[in-house]
Amino acid sequence: MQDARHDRTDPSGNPAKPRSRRLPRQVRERQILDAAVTVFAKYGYHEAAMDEISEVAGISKPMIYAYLGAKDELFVACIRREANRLIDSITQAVDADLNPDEQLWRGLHAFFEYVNDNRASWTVLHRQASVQGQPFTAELSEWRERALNLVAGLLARAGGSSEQPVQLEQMQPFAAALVGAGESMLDWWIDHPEYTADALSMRLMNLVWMGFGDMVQGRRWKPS
Amino acid sequence: MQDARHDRTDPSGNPAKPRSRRLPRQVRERQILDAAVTVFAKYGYHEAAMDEISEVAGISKPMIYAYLGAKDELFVACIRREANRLIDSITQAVDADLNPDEQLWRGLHAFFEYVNDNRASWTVLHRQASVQGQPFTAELSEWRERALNLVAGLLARAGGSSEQPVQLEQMQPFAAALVGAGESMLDWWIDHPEYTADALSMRLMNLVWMGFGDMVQGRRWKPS
DNA sequence: TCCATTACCTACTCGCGAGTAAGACTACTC
DNA sequence: GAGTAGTCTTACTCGCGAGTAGGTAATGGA
Repeated sequence: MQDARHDRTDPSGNPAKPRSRRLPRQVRERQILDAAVTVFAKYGYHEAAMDEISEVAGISKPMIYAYLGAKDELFVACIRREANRLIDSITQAVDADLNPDEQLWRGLHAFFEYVNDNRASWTVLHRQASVQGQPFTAELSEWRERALNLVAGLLARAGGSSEQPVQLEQMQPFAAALVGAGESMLDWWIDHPEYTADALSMRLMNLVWMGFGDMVQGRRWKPS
Repeated sequence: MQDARHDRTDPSGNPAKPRSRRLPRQVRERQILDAAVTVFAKYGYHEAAMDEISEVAGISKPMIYAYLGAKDELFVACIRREANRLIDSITQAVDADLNPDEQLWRGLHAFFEYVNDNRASWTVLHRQASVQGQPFTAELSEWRERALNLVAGLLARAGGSSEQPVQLEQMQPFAAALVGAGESMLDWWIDHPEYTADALSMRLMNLVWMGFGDMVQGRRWKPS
């Protein structure tokens, strides 16, 4: 065998279609980011191999470096894009004219639906143990803070009245708890897919709005 | 300089105390596990270097392999030990003769206190993004399930009456949410250490027991 | 038809870190 | 004091994967 590198020819020996169709940079960057999100979600930052990302993206490794920089920069780009997508989804679902509890409910529901439809996206945002001292630590905690403030804002509006507004600051521990509760329920969901996004977000809404004490006595929260 | 290996002599040239005091296996294993928990907590599984663990443990690398096996086995040993410690702490804090809400409160409180006193232990258990396909995935999900069932049991006792017991199964999504809420609050705590374990666990108890709807109307849960 | 630009590739280097080979030292037993 | 079991070390190997050198080939404008 004179040349073992048959990657680009099919078994019949015909020249196969070259995978590179010479696409413009913008398109390639999207493909690379898509692939990176998939692979980072599958393995986590460190197990993810640049070679695999390039393979999934259908492009060679140096292109990634040329377009999006080193591994950590690529990861930051993923976080940035996916965080924006998720936060946009939730923001759009929350109509400021609605009742506060209804707003909270819509937000929760949008969150569960987004994650259901974008597992990889969510996994990248969530499953990255925020180990200290990584180059992307700043980006991760920034996105977390944005999410926290979004929820804290929802809660503040839900908890305060016009004459007695609630400090955003005070809502933060509750917002943290709520976000974490959502995250955990989502993890649990993966092993129990028989539940729907609707059912689970309703359960969470009941837990945080009515409280367990009310729930055991049969009182339930219902959307208006 | 005839021999550059001065590790074991102090600058004065006197023979320093050898760091190896020829300790029995059991003691060494504890030291190694302690060091491993510290280092794994600091960097996460993959960034943690066996060399650093051996250094922190004050023993050479081959000893780790001899006593506790390869890196993943060592990690599993850490998870196992720390999970048992945490679960024991909570279990002991919960007195089955108390009111159900009081039991829940004690459990939460014990959880927050344990984590406050054992940050590294908690970090190892929690911050390990449970990436699929790792050799220790099984161990991580087992510990998670144990924690979940512990909490679900608490909730089931809190929510059911003797004549109408609640299915443990049904409590699981709530238990997941509660555990996650606690975890998240703890993460948030790290950046806001001005709160006490008491104050935060009380807030969480209020959130899950009274619900946000009650809380905004000034109703509070209090320990009996 | 030449040139510049942009897209794209193969085939490397090189360091880091998991895991090991091979043996040294100590302590105890008989 | 010789054998044996257990403790402990130095100094390696070796593969994997991030990142790069040094190109080729298509496109589009003059």
